[in-house]
Amino acid sequence: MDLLQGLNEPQRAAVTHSDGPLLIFAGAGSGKTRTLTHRIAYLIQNGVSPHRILAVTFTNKAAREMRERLENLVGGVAKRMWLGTFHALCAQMLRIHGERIGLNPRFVIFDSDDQLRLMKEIVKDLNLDTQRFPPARMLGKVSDAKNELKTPEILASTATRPHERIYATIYQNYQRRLREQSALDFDDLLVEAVRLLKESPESLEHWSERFQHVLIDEFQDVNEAQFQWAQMLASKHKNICVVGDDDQSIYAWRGADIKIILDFEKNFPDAMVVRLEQNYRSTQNILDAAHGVISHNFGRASKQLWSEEKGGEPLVLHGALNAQEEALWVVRRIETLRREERFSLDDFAILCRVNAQSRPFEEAFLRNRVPLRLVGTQRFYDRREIRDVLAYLKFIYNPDDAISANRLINVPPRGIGTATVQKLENLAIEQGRSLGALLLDPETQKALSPAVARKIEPLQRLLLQIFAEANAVKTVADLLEKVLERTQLLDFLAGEKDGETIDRVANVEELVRAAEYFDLRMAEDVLETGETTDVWDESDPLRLGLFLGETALEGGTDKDAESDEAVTLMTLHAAKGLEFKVVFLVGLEEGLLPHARAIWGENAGDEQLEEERRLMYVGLTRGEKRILMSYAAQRTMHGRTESTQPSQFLNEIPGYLLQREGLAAQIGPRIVQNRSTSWGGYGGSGYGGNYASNRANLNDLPRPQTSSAPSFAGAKTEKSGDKPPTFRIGDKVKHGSYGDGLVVAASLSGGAGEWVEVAFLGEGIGKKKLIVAYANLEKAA
DNA sequence: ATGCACGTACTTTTT
DNA sequence: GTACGTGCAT
Repeated sequence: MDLLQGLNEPQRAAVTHSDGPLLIFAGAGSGKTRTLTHRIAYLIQNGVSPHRILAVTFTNKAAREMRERLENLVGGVAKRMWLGTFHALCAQMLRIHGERIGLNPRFVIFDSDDQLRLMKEIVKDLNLDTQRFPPARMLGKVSDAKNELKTPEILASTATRPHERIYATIYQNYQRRLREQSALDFDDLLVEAVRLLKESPESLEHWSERFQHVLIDEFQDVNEAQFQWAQMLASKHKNICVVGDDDQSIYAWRGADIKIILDFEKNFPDAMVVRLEQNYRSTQNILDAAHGVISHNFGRASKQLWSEEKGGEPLVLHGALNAQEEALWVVRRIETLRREERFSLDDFAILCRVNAQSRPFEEAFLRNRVPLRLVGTQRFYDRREIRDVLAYLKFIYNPDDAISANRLINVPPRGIGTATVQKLENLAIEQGRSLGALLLDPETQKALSPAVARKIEPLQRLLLQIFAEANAVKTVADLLEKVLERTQLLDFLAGEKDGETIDRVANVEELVRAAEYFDLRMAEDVLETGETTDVWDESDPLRLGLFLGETALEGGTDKDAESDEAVTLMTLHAAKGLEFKVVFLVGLEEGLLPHARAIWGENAGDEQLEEERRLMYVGLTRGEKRILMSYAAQRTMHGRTESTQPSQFLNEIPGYLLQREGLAAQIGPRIVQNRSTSWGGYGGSGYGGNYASNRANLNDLPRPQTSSAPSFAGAKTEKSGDKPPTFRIGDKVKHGSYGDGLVVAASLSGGAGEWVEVAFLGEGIGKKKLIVAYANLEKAA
């Protein structure tokens, strides 16, 4: 099979590059996955054993898709590759070698719900005010630290402000509690995998020797931990191939660091760089609009998409009165487009910034009887009833898991409330054992008051019975059925009267099916490898653990993803990587896109604004044939109706590409005169919008009382720990080719470090944005 | 211990 | 508007 057939020049170069680091800038719609899969197939065709290839993605979906496409190219041998998400692959490595760094191989993975429960306990135990230290935000702090591979000790030693010390203490306690129950959270999977490679030379030797080729997808989204992990795995053979697009980096809030892709050539000086700029998806008009927007970002790797598909329809911009009218307009437009241009409902996508925008669309589509499919709203495995059942399985797998023990202790309700639980926990601390160990020990009852003992007695019997039966069970599905039977959880759910009963029962049944499917896959693996083991036999803890790992790491099946023809509604984040013939970008307003937090939130700054712009770019580049955009002049949020301004990004689309409708047609060529008046707060004019060094950790200060009027009290103070800016607003500067100028905006926060905007004095030069590190710029006297 | 009612605060995106 | 947390009554 000729793997090079149908590939363009740069794609071929990427596929055939033999040894050494390779960086592929793959613009939207440039055939990225095709290039990556063909490269892997090409490696295999040229004698590299699939067993020695590691391919990493961010999402399970991407991993599945890649595997599928690879199997089409090279057949079943693709199964022998290590291909999966960062988290899944790290978990796998830790199951195999984790003991070398002191991890219990039966560790459970805490997902976000477990994490939050644990964090709530920590904050409470430390007697901290949950208003000033909201558990969810504390989790974010911990996650940030982990993404940068900072231990609690490091955080403590670098803490200067009282708040920071508290964060470090919280992190420390959180981490201790995790380890006490042999639990790892999502971030731990990466952190510990890195630690394994650093602290166990044999492990590093083993894995880095094994992986002749390491390939990473969506490289613009990696964080420090992920990067180090990949780098170490590739340290032996130096064959690290990364694919990404800095313009589509939209996960900075999750620790993704765009600098890692931008600095790749610095880290690997001998890297070959390939740019995929030919776009096979969109019309040139769409690409021009997208380029108009994204080119307002800087510190980006320079590139521009082009298409052989010249021209195309203009982009439509509609101004609606409010969100209801906006939704109605979308429905009508879809109906006419379908009639006139014979599109299928599956060809349409509505992309929004936040899930909260979906309601008016659901209503409008329902009323007009147009099927609408919502994607990615709630993860299947996150549903309460599913988590209740899973708590039992997790507890069976690892009785030290106190969060699961706590969860199942009174589900279904058996009269054990906080008071009783408190007594048990005290006893656990007294005896230095876990809550689970107490629950499973018949002796425990003797140590309790008769009243408490009577309460937990039935629970204890139930658990012991389930544990005894679990030993005899052969599959995860059987175990699950046993748990359901003994706990009568289904009866409990069926008896609840909150309107969701039917869904809940159906969901649990769906979980049983997921388990059956898992067992089936396991059985197939056994056929291939010749190994057999019982589900949760001590000799192989991997089976049940593997299933639980999947429930934590995979969202679960999108229930109606592949149902009948329907229009798709999802967030811009969820849309990355997808394409649709017709894309509606809705809610294009200041405050929504760009999101309020990026313009007038506590940490607002250019970094955030640029990420919002990339979101807009991602949205635009999803469209193949048509882009239709809309905004509402009034929008109700938090129960309050406010008038809004159209998004500033609309100004960045060349006017000749736009066809205006509704309010947008009445207003005239320029849409936004003044960026941010209608929200109150500061008037936008004085700051020129670009001054971002007010990031002086405003998040560490008490929150301002009003959410709409941010306090700029700290705006002029520099964050103490940061390196000082070279240039400040008002500085006179001299540039190598542009001559003298005045700094009008400055920030330390661009993708490529410090940048300034300079108004040059010379005729016809005007204002330029410059990256300090690259520009030939110096201070003038 | 449980359930209800009220008040409050909150809202981005998710592996 | 909703979801959650708190406080009260059963």
